[in-house]
Order: sequence, then C-alpha cells, then structure tokens
Amino acid sequence: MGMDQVGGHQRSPFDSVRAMAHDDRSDGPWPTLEPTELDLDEWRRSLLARLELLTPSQREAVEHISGPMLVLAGPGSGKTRVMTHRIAYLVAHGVPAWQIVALTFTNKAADELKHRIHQLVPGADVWAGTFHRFCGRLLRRYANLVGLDESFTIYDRDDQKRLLKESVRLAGVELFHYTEDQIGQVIGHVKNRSFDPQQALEELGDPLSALAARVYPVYARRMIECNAVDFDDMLIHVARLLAEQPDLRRTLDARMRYLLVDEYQDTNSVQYAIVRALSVDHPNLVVTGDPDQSIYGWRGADITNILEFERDFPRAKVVRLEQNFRSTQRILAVADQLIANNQRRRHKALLTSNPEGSPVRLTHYPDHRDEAEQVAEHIAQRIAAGDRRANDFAIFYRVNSLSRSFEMALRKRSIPYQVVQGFEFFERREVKDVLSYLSLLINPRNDIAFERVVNSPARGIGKTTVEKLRQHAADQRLPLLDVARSATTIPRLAARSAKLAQKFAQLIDSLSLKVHQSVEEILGLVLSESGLREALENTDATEGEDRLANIDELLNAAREFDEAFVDREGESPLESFLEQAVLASDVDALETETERVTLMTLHAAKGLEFPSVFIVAIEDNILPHARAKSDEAQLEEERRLLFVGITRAREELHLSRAHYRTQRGSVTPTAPSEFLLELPRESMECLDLGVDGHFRLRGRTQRARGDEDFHGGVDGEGFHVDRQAWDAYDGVDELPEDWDRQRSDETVVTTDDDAVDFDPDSWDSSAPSGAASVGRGPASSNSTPQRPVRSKVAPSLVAGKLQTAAQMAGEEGEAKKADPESFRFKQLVLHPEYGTGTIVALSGSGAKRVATVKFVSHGEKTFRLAFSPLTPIG
DNA sequence: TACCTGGGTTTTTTT
DNA sequence: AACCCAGGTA
Repeated sequence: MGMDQVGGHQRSPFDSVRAMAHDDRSDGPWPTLEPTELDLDEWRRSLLARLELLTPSQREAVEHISGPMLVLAGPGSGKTRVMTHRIAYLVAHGVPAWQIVALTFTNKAADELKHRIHQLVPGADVWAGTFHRFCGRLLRRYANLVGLDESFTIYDRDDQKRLLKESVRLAGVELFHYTEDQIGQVIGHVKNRSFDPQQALEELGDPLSALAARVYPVYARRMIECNAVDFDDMLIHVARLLAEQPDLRRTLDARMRYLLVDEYQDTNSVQYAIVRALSVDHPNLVVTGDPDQSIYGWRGADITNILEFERDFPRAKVVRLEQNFRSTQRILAVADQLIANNQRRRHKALLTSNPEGSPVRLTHYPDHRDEAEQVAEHIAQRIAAGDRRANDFAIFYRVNSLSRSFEMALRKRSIPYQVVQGFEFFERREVKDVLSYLSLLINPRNDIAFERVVNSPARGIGKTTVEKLRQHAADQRLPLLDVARSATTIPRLAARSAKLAQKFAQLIDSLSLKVHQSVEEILGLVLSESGLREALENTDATEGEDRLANIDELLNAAREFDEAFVDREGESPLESFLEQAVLASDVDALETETERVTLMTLHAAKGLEFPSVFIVAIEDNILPHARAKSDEAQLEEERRLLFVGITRAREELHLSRAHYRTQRGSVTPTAPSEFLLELPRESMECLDLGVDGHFRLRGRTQRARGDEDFHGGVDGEGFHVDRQAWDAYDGVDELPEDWDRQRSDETVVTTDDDAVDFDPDSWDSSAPSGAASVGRGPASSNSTPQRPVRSKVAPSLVAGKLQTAAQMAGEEGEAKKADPESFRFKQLVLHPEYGTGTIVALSGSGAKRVATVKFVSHGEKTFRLAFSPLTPIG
C-alpha cells in the first residue's frame, strides 16, 4: 500500500481496499449474468456501432469467439479496449458471462477491466481479477484437498521470512557461509518456476540448493501446520490440484470456458500450468501481451510462454496490434531504437499517426539534488502557467529509494504528489501486530501470528517462555495457541510464565467468539482487550502518535470495508478483510483522477500512461541495475524496463541523469547508462548542466569520509564504470575543455541543428579518435589523464548520418587536463572553491594518485588528482 | 525483561 | 542514511 501524500500530509492509504470492497459484488467466483433491463437489440446496435470505431486488427481480435488467440499488443495499442469489447462481443453472442474469466497481474488492471466491462455490458458479472485472487478463491473452496482449512492465512513476505527462519532451525541444517535469506531466495526462485519445488531444488544440485532442498520440506510442512500459504503457494496449490485431480480440472475447465490472460509475457510456469490446465477441453484461451514489455523475469516470468504460444496451440489465431494511439512520433522513435538493441526479440513495428511532438529531452544534472529540484521546478512552472495539471506528470525511477529527493523537491514547492509504494502500510509494525491478532482469531493455528503478538504489548511472556512453548508445540505437533492454553501442564515451565501464557490464550479465545462481528467492532475489541491501544498511548511523543494515527487509519479502513461488505455465503467479513489487506498492492492505490504528480518505479508504471513523463537516474548500475548486468538476458530485461517507461509518455518525455549521486550515504560519480547511447539523437534534445556542484560535493565527501577514504575513482573499488560507455559518452557530453577551471553555469545544448555550428578549432584533432583509442585499457600506461575528459564533438564530420551517441563517440576528440603525475610535493595549487593551497602529501599513480592539500582558509583536503579540479600554479 | 548503543548491512524490481 | 540485530546495561 502506498504512502500517499499531499504536500506532506498523509492521506488514507486504504483507497484500494475500499475500492475492492465496493467491487466485491462482482468478485464472486462464478457469478451469473443477471437479466439486464436494457433493450437487448438496442444494446447490440450500440455495440456494433462501437465496433465500427476499431481498427481492422482490433476488430479481428474482438470478433474472435472460440479457439485460442494470441494478441500481440504493442504499447498504447488499445489492448484493454480490445479485451473489453471482445467480452461484450461474446456476451452479445450468447456466451454466459459467468463462463468468462479474465486474469490480470495487478488489482489495478483488474479493477480497470471490471469498470470498463460494466460500462460496456451493464450487469454482466464477468470474473476479473488477479491470478492470486483467482487462486485464493479456488483454494478457499478446495482447501481440504491440499491439506488446508478454508480459513487459511496468506503469509506476506515478513511472515514467510519468519517461518523460513524457524524451518531452517527445525531442519537442523548448518548454514555455513550461506544466509537464511539466500535459502529463501532459492526457494522463492524455484517456487516461481515449478509446482514441484522439492524436485526442482534437488535437480539444481548446487550446494545452496541442496541446503534449500533440506529446508524446503520442513517449510512446506510448517506452512500446512500453520494453515497458511505464501503468495507462491496460492498458485502452486492450484496448479497441483489441476494437475492431480482430473475431475476437478474438467469441471473447472468447463466452467471457465472463456479465459483471458492479460500481460501474458509476464506469466511464470506455474501460472502457465494453471492457464493451460483450464484450456484443455475448452481451449478458448485468449492471451494478450507484448514480449518487449516483459519485465518480471526475475520472479520467474517466462517469456517463452508468449513466444511459443503458437507452438502450444498450433491452431491459434495471432493478431498484432501495432498502431500506437498514445505517444508522439518522437517518443516512439526513441522507444523503437532502444528496443531494437535487444537480440532476443521478434521485430515489431511501432506505428502511429500521432503528431511528431516535441523532442525527447535528455538532461545531465550535476547531482541528484539538482535533478530533483529542476524536475520539480519544471513541473511547478508548467502548472503555474496553466498548461498542465499535476496529474499530467509522472516521475519514474528504477529503485524506490530514488523517490526521496523528488518528494522533497515537490513538497518544497507545495506540489501535491503521490508515491506509489513508498513503504508498505500493512507492513508497519503496529499495523502488522493488529492484523496478526485478527488473523489469529480466524486461524488459531497461525503460529507466526501467535509469536508476533504473544508479547506485544509486553505481558511478561519473554523469549525463554516462548522458546519453551515452541519446544513443546514442536514435540506434540500442536499449534502454539493450543500449547499456551494448557501451558500449566508443560514440564520445566515456570508456574508464573505458564499462567501468563494461559491468560493470553484466554484472551484470544474470548476475542475469537466475536469473529463474525463487523471488522471495525472486532478491531476495536482487539485494541482495547489486548492492551495495544493503551500501550501505544503510553509510549512517548511523536512515535506513539504516528502509530496511533496508523491504527486510526486502520479503523477507518475497517469501517469503510464493513459498509461496503456484501455477505456472500456466510463468509466472515474479517476473513475477507484480511485477505484484501495482504493482497492489496501499491499500484492499486494509484489515484489518476486527483491532481497529484505520480512517483513510482518503472515496474509499477506498466499499463499506465501520462501526458508528461520523467524517467530519472538513467545511470550505469542503476538503470541497467548493478545486479542485472551479469548476463545478456538480464540486460535486455533492463532495456525493456526503460522501454516500458518511455512508452508510458503521451506527449512529453524527459530523461535524466546526474553526474554525481548520493547513495547509501556516500557520494559517487556516475556513468551514463549505456542505454542512453542507443537513443536516436535526431528525435532528442540533449542538455548537459555540467558538474557544477561537483566541487561542493567533493568537499562534502572529504568531510564525511576522512582523508584517505575518498571514494569514487573510476578505477576505485566499489565503483565500476563501464569505461567505454563513459568515454563514448563523453563524446557528446559537451563540457567546455576548461570545464574544470570555470564553475560555469553555462550549459551546452546539442541537437542536430547545433551540429552545424560546430567549430572545428575547438576540437583537438590531434587527439586520438575512435572508440578503441579512447577507451583506456589496463595496458595503457601513458600519461593520459584518467579523469573522463570532456570534449567537443565533431558532428559535422558525419553530418546527416548522426544516429546514436555511440556512433558519434567514434568521432570524438579529447581535451587536455593537468597530468596527475605532474603535481609535486609542496606545489602551489588552485582550487575553484577552496582557493590556493599547498600539496602536503602525495601518493599513488594514475587514477589513484592522491594529493593532500593544505588550503589557506579551508584546512586540509584530499583529492584524487585525476578527477580533481586542482590546477598547479607556477 | 526492556532499553540503549554500536556495528554491520542494505535495496532491484512485486503478487 | 536508515534499519536491524546483538550484546551490554539498568
């Protein structure tokens, strides 16, 4: 659930829960089509009229009734429209709505789909939901077939981690140099790819997997004992059911006769197994997707599912939606060039009849702060000028942690914004504690919840007591709550502790009698009876207040949930509430109507669109993320991620990067993302604001980290730049040659037009040219300055053929800078910010040559000479 | 038992 | 910079 703010004031993060509660009516597993009061003929006529508005290929997809179909839908090609219209078309042709199931990945997408279906086919209760909800529903019904009780709990990541930790202990495996997290990762990896994780782990066979293979069965057993599932289990159980129970499979296949799967490129093999099993007798399976937008490989999404759909279903119809209705020509040109760099891909056209639009802007800011400030400033000005509203803008980034500076900059200007998924509301401790109480009421076997709340608030049941309870529970194979209830019979447990444990059990028991009351009532009872509220009220000042505010928020959500709750088959509202709380995601909370700037990760941006989009921090190790550069497949996924971001933009696209970025508390120089080199310059306008601020930052770094510890050399440890990208990039970096001498505010703009104005005299043609000579390999021992040197480009040499920065880089020249080796002990030097000083210490060579300078008025500082703005005097 | 402090670790993306 | 955990202390 995202934190949602307006100028710093928190808004309810529960909108999605609310929305879902409202929609719950249509969320039933197999709803029937209610006879509408509409004039059917009239409705059919209007539908036909609507079909006239579609493109031929859209129409072809819409009018497909039975049999498998693959819809390859490029970005902005009207995919959702096709899906909804097809559903309407099916209904118009007499298909009962309850036979239609549409599966999506996010609740947001599902809600959108439902909404639009309702508009198109009033009264048709088509089942639309996420894979997880769908499986959750099935699993509640068939829980007993997999050893669960229908009141099972869905464990979130935190719960899951706790159970895993316990399982590692229980399995008695020696972790050696591995960590629990690693074990968890391996298990998670396997569960995303197979519905027989045990076997898959054994097949992997490496030492870590072997360990995981010993932990996994314990984990799986504990899950069942706790009457719980994790996210993956929800899918896995259903996949297994379908595989192992032919009768059930047949029944469900017949029932869900028309299956639609959105974002098919993001399905993993478990989801594939489910979809496949439901499309055997009635293979009316329609999948839509775009291989170029596959960005969930890391969680097992298997792009071959979509690439090989036709092999799976040889008779499948394939429809391509290639016309883009969203973006300008220039934006699409950028997207198209970029994605063309992926090797593992089928060519796909991106066509549009939209206007050319304004150039895509690429800006290099000095540091992250400038980036944030100027983005915010741009937005502020556009809003002030009245040509845009706040909700026209979105800022996308690769990792959540990058949102901070933008939040600050926006807040400073009182621009309302929303962060989609800042941090999880439901994962905050106090909220999670309350939810754990609730969960324990419904599922008394939920040991994780028990452990979580047994001493929260403190009631004297400490570690030792819990350990003994746990021990006993493990011996007797009983849930902790049961053990606590009869704690006095446990040998070696102090009488006082046993009493307290018993008292706790009684508390839970008495609360669980109220389980069928409204969520708000139970919540209130839990808060007062457990002493939680009191404890929070007694904790001091700010923190306690925040927590109380969160609790109040939870109460609000409960109330609103109650109001919207529709009783279905005697299901308890509480159970429903809890399920929604875990499955609610952050993207769901997105508000598109209200006037706010939207901040989110590139992943979350999928499926959305905005008139004006900023994609920030397009830097090496961030946009191809440092952990995603190891192999080509991952790199291509990163490229697709940028592609997804770019194609969200309707009219304006701003790409940016900062020369210096603060991450994890330290300032490091950055290299531009290699993807930037792949973009077509003729559709762009590039602007480099230089490294002004660099000196200031350098100073800060020195102060923060001490002398010898300066961090950030190109060859320094912990900072790996792709030298070639850097150098190649420098060809278009356009800083004046003497950039290090002037703290210029001057900016340099390159467009194709500027190329004509190039002054060959300012280009040092004697410098080596060509990428090979620019890149300084380890072998080069000459005295070339190691600082990535800025230089002017010689675009006129290749006029008319300019394509990408990478190509231009081949034509670059170099400028000179003081050679690090030329500095001497006691040398007088000049620093643009600190003034004059004397070198008092020198060490290292090349890029690592470091000098300590004693300044007249700023004390001692240490510099890497290759990168420093120091100039020798005399 | 609870709180405090220091040290070590961390963030890729999410249902 | 922010968070979590361990270990020490009240």
